Amino acid sequence: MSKNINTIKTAFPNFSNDLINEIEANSSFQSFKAGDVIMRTGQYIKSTLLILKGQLKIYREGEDGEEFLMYYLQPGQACAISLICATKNQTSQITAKVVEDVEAVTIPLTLMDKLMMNHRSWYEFVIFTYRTRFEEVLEVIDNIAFRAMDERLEFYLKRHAKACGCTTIHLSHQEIALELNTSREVISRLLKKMEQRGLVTLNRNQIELLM
Amino acid sequence: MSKNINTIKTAFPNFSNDLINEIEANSSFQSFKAGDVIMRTGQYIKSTLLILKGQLKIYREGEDGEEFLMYYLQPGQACAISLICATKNQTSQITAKVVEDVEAVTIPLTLMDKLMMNHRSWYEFVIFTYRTRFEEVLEVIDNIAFRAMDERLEFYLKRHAKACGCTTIHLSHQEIALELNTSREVISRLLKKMEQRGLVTLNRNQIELLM
DNA sequence: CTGCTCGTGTGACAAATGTTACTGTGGCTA
DNA sequence: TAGCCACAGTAACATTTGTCACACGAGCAG
Repeated sequence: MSKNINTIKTAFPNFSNDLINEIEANSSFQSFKAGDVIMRTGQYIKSTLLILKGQLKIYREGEDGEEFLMYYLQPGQACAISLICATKNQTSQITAKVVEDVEAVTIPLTLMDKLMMNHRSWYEFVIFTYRTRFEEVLEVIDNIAFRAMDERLEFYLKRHAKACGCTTIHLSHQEIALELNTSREVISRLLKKMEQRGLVTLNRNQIELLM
Repeated sequence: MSKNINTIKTAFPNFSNDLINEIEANSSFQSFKAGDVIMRTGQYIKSTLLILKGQLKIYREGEDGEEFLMYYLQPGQACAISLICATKNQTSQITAKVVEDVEAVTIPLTLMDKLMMNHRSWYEFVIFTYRTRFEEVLEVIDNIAFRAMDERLEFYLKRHAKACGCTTIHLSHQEIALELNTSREVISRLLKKMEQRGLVTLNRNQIELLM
């Protein structure tokens, strides 16, 4: 096995060897730097990305350039939107931005149907991806539909901590405000209250979660 | 062809005859009355519904029983959630309520994989359903994330009119308030403003769209 | 050190939305 | 007819969130 095949196998342990070989033979490896925008709203989708390393965030853009975080993509995952949109010449409904330097496999959309038909493990992966992302998006809807900003902030912090696997969050209040589509002052205010309730410790560019 | 097969063919013109025969042989027809709740949050999904007639609404429930409308299901459609969740013994994340008396085909989840593998037209239907529902949900997110209640109300009214194919909406302010997760007074207020702007005409239990 | 930028804290106020309370009106039924 | 109920209108007020203005301190560049 080549190094690349091993990398795929590690990130996607459920893929059959056949599947990995076919992917390996028909796709390319790509790297992206933190801050890169891989996919933009309105852009045509020509391929699907399998994430091997790093982290992406997927968000929805408002008309005036507001951002709204939907979910993070990590190694072993793929963008649900691209898995499906890719089948018909569709434009992207979301924006994908690199959070930590990413290494990924690019699968051309022309291969998608073939993989789907010939590889059970690919089919299961697609279905699983769709289901989990749909659930995640439903949870996002819950948050904005039913919860006030203080709860949404708590949820956001926890999710972020989970995504990076640590309890210290290195984000400015401004960045958080952007992702929750509110203003810095509101976040400052709410974080202060959380600090008073003993839920967090605040420092410059750093929030320590105590929950 | 039996009457039922004809009905399926009419509502789902893209289904191949083979596919329809297989569905016909392995599934049952069911009717539901307006007001029935077909699927509840937390319930196990044991089958998928293909809608032949009538109308369903799919919504998300909050912890305190709030409702939040996601989309309508109409003839020729199926619940995206059930198409996917059905593959693994999953519980429903949403609630489905009958708006107009429904006739539907119930497909047991055990059949799903087989249909997916053997029928191209089923595969395409599932992918199409997923994609369009995901897009619809993204639009819903846009609305609650980026727009104020007045715009959301306009969007809601237009969508409702589109769903029933007419410009007169027979809903009380209270019902609208529930689906947008706000209070009746707010809806009354906003509708009054819309009337003053000449966008609607208001009558008891009736809103006439002029846009 | 000085001056600058960035991130943060905070008060004052505006706007949107949620809540409470009360009114009126149409239609139904006893 | 009287009484009841669902629906709608609206005023007054509370709460949440957004906006503006300004101050402070850490850290960096000159």
